[in-house]
Parts: sequence; structure tokens; C-alpha cells
Amino acid sequence: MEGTMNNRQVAAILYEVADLLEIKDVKFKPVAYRRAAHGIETLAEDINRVAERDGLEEVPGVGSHIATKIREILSTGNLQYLERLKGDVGPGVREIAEIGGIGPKKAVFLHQKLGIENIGQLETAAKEGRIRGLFGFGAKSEANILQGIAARKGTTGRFLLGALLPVALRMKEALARLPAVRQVSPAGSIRRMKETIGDIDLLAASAEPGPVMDAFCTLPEVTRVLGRGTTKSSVVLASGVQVDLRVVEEAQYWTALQYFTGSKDHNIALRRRALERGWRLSEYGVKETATGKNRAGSTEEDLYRMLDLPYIEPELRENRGEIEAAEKGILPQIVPYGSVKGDLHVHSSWGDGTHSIRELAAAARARGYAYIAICDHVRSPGIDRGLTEEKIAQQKKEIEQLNRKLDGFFILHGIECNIGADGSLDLPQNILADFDLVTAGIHSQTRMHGDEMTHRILAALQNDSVDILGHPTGRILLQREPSDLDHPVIFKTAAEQHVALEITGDPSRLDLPDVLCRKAKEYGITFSACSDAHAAGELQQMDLAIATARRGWIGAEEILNTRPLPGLRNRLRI
DNA sequence: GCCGTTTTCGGCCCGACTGTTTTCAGTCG
Repeated sequence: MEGTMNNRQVAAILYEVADLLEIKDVKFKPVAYRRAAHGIETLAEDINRVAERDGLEEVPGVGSHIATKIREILSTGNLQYLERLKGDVGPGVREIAEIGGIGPKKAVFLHQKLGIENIGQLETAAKEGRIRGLFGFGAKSEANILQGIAARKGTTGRFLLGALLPVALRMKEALARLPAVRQVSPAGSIRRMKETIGDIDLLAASAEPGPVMDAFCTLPEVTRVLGRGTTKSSVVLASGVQVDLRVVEEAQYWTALQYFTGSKDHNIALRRRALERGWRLSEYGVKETATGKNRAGSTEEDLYRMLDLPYIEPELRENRGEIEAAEKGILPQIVPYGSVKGDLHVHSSWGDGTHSIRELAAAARARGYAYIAICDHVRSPGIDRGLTEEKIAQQKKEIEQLNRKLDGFFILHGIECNIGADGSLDLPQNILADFDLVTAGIHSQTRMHGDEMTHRILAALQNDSVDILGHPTGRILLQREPSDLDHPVIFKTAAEQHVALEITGDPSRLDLPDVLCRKAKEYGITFSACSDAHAAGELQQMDLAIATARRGWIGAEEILNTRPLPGLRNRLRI
């Protein structure tokens, strides 16, 4: 792909500018730069193309000045303005400000007073007791700085949704059992089902916060209490994740739930909307500015209705145009959880899965599915537990036998092929033609240049046997960046070739990512939401796939496996 | 620096907790 800077890299530069401006205590500009960075980050179109068609100022948050800076970034690879800010502020101040409990003001102060340039020097100063005694710092501050540095070493700072969701639900259940708790829910990014989570937010309604906070701070998995108040407490679990619990009165639960679910940008937009109507919106309610009276309501639906909007699902609350779409009445009906009729990507013990096909079919039936596709890998160097052509033939026989016995349930014989460096698949065409379903994905040589990766995928899409493109971007969350693909060409070709794009619920992939789902949708793509389960218990990863689809504005009708079996067979021509 | 159903100028979300300077700034979400 042309251009050396991608959207993420451009956004990173603008975020850095915002941080440095904040450190310099410049008013309002940090917000402006962050809004622009967010706009670019969540844009599905390549920023280079946007610049070519002179459309930068149409990006939300980008005006004439930032547009000029983006053009400089795209043509030179960096930004003079940023370099100047770095010089003004001192090299390590931004790094110091990232430590929990230290913000821009304290970072600048420490830099000026002690000449601290990086986290190492900060740690040394704290250990030597040189920070206590400074204006505004005491022994406690020093200890908190050391703990902040230690916490930073332990984790990347973010966790997989799939890893934290069960933890959050367990804690929620524990709190729900308390007599003093009237209502409790996860909030924050975990309720929005964001792919990675910084910390877990919980919200409870109770008239007696004291016992609720006590119970929360002494839950078995808690290893450290960061703070305990009557409305907010924070703890850290053994995994290093922070959990915040807010407790409000029941009458405030509706606005509090909306508020603590965020996102921050979505909330700011809603508050502006409330201001336009002469009200002040906060977690404590909707107050008429003139009279100081609280407006009545009891659910989030009430709140959105009050602001003349239809209900907006938590997964959509990212300020990516959902409020404007809701206002115009063009917000899509996103796919409900539990609406798929089967799972099109499951691994069995024939390959690298744990359970037999019979066991997987039983587990799928128990979930209410009407069908399941067994898609093991093909044997190749590096994939020891893949299937040989001989095994494939045997597996087909077993599936045929099982299908004769099963009533009202159908097992599809599928395969997960690898797309080679030249775009070819790892099975001959006559064998591929025999499967009910062929999923093709890149599993080797994932570091090729964007152009070459795009060509590999295009070749696979043009193979008539391929039904689904598996984990299209190849990203591994928190580990590997997505391939630098030419998405418009891939989406256009997939639509023309009637190849579905997979949305895998593998917790470390969630690929196709939500933002690209929304873009692919414009090309009339069909999606396949799947678990990629390697064991019966992992069939529930489907919920993560559906969450990703919902965040990508995808409706049930756009997902292949919401169709009943006859509709699916029709589409697959089997 | 951006943006507009009060505005092309003058706004820009709101509140709790912490530690410490004992009345509040800084930080966080």
C-alpha cells in the first residue's frame, strides 16, 4: 500500500501532541488533538487516501490546522510541532506522567525539582526518599509512586475482554447475593464489550454502601485495596487487573449506569445534548438548570428517550456517529446475542481440538444450535495435528454416520486451509470441492509486506471452493499488529466472489475487528460469526464474536449462520 | 484547535477520592 504512515501511526503522533500540550497546561487543545486522533483511529478508510481526495477536514475533530499537520506527517513521516513540544517539555516527562497517581502537573514538577527524566530515575529518587518532603508530596505519595512503577512492570496495562468478562460476571454475582444490593451490573468498557479492557468497572444500587464496600474489598480474589470510599472503591486482583465499584442510590441507578458505561466521548456528546435542552446530565440524574429540579426516569431507555433518541446499545457507545445515526433514525438493528443457529468453525480431536465430533455436536445442540461445521486444520510442516488427505476421508465417513443418527441437527464437514505465500491453498482443488465448507486463512509467513499479503488473500478469495475468509487481518491482540492490507479491494472482491468474512470469537483475535466490520458492511459483505472452539466449553466464545459484530454495527441478516439450515445449505450450494 | 437547533465567537462534562498545603489542587474516570 502507498504511504508509509497508517491511521494508527498518525493517531499516535496526535495523541502524543495532546499529552505534551496537557503537560504544558495548554487549555482545550489537548481535547481537540485527542478528538482528531480518535477520529482517525476509528476511520476505516486509509488516511493517505482521505488526504489524496482532500477530505481530511471531513474527519470528525479535524479542522484546517490539524489537517495541515496530518499532511506534514503523511509526507515527511514526522511532525516539527511535536519535536518542538518534546524539546519544551523535556524528554521523559510524558513517560513519568503515565505512572498511576502522577499526572502532568506532578511530572513537570518532579522534572524541574529533581531533574527526573525517566521512570528509572523516578524509582531511584523514590527509593532514596528524595521525593517525600517536596511541596505536595509525602511518604504516602512516594510509596504510591513505587507501587505504580511496580504495577507497570507487571502488566501491559490492558487485558483481553475474553479473559476479564468471566471475572467481572463472577464478581457481579457475588455482589448480587448481598442483601443490601438492589441492582448490580458491569459498566465501562467491559459492558461495551471492547476487545481489550484496562480495568473492570462495576456499578451497584444500594441504600447501605458501607457493607457493600466491605464485602467488595474482601472478595477472595482481591490482593490489594487501592481506596475505599462510600461511593467508590478500587481494588487490584491477583492478575493485576484493577476493579472499581461505584455504589449509588437506587433512584440514581439509571443515569449512573449510563454514565459509568461510557464511553467518555459518547457521554460528552449526550451531556451537550442535555445542555441544549436546558438540563444538566450527570451520574446523579438529569437536573433542570433553571429550577434545579430532577427529571424523572428509571431506565437507560428513559434517558435516551428524554434526549429524543432511540435506545443505543452499549456496544455502539463509542461516539463513532451512533448519536447522529440514532437522531436520523438510521441506527441499524444490531444482531442480538443468541440469534445464531449454528457455529461454522469448530475444531475436533481429529485435529488439535479436545473433544470428539459427537461430543461437540451434543454441546452445540445443548446451546440450541441446529448445525455445526467441523473445520480442522490441514496437516503441513508446523501443523503436526492437522489432517492428512487420508484422515480427511475417514473424518467425512464419521460425519456421514453421525448425521444419519442425528435428528434435527446437522454436522457440516469443513476444513480450515492455510493460504500459502503465493495465495495457493494447502489441498488440491478436487479434494476441496468435496467439503461442505472451506475456510481459508493465513497461518504462516504473516510478516510479509502489505501488498503481498493483500495479493495472497485476493488469490484465495478467487478460489471457487473458498466459502469463508478466516481471521482476515491476522492480528493477535496485545501481541501482533494486523497486516497492512488494502481493505477496500479485499472487501470488494469478497463481495463479488460471495466469500463470507469470518468474525472469530477467539478471545485473542476477534478478527475481523469491529471497525472493519462496519466498513465491510458497506460492500454488502456476508459475515460468519464463529467460536473457533478447540473444546466444547469454548463454543461460548461465540458471544465474543457476536459482541464484535454488534460493535461493528452488523445486523442478524448480514450473518450467514443466523440462517436456518436450509438457508445455509442454499448459500453454500450443498 | 474545533465547532454551531441559542453562537463564525466564545464556549469547551462533571464529580469523587487522595494526600496533604488543613482548605484544595491534582488525578482519575
